[in-house]
Amino acid sequence: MLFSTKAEYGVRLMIELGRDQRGEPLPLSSIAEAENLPLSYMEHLVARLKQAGLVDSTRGARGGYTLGREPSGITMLEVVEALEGPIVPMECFETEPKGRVQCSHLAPTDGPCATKLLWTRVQGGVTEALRETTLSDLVEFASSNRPARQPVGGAA
Amino acid sequence: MLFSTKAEYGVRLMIELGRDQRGEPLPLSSIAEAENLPLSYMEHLVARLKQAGLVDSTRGARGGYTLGREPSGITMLEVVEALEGPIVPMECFETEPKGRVQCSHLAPTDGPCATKLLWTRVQGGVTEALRETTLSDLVEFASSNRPARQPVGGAA
DNA sequence: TATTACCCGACTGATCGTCTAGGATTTCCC
DNA sequence: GGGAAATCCTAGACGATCAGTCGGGTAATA
Repeated sequence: MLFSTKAEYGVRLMIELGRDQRGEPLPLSSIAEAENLPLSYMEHLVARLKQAGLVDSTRGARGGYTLGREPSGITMLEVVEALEGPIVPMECFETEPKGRVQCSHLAPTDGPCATKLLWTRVQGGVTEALRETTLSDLVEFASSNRPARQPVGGAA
Repeated sequence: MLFSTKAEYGVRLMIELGRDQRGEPLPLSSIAEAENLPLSYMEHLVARLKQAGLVDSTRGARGGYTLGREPSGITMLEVVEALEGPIVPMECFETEPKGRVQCSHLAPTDGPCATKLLWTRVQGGVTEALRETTLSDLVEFASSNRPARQPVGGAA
């Protein structure tokens, strides 16, 4: 399993927010109910999304969450990294500024590490796929089949 | 962490086998020593590689392991899948024969699942990177810096 | 027959993922 | 002002997996 349910639930949460066209904060309980996910677990996830600036919150009655930005400006790379932490394929893999291929269990004099070449390619494949997919892509895909929350007096 | 050390150690093991040009079985103990990895743990990993047909074993004195095929014909996708199991990005992600985008927690009538669209792209990115990299690529990379085991009376 | 090396299963400590419990705080509405 | 609705925050329970160990096999060679 590359990712845990943190990513799955969190992305679902973001999609649900993106589908909401009402312009008012959407309470987490209504998202949890719609997606049939445990509310108290979602609270942890949405906290990470908020810390990353991907959602805004308004407290109190009639409060809830809204997207922090336009869906088209939110990449899945940001979302998944906010939920799961930085995407590194392997324990010993440290992202170095200069993109050097160097492994943490070898001494610097030992030269480049062959496996790190592989993990670098894997990381590239994942991050590219995540970066190319925006929230609006997924919202569009989801809404093409199931009705979204309508602005006010939405049609049944 | 996308992968565990099973993949890291196992790939290192395969590279070590690929670098061996002597034509004789290479005992696991000598790989473990060269890579500074726990021998008894490696035994579990090499068992998986053998089961996948990626290595052959010869028992007894002067025994050891050899590659099951030419390094250029071994992709890292095979190696990593043999070690880690099938590459699925998410719990609910089931590879379906027709590549349908269907999620396991939705009823079939619920229509396509938006997150599965994302995970499909991620899976594609990973498997592509792994499939494009062959063992010979890594062996070549490793040997370009550090000397490999030579056929017989190899130069110092 | 002694040594080498592969083979196999059980076991353990540590970490992580998933989820719950309980309470504190903020805000709206009457 | 008071109650209800909601976010926020901390502390865990619980199981699964990971990383590694250990002890005892089996096969082949010298």
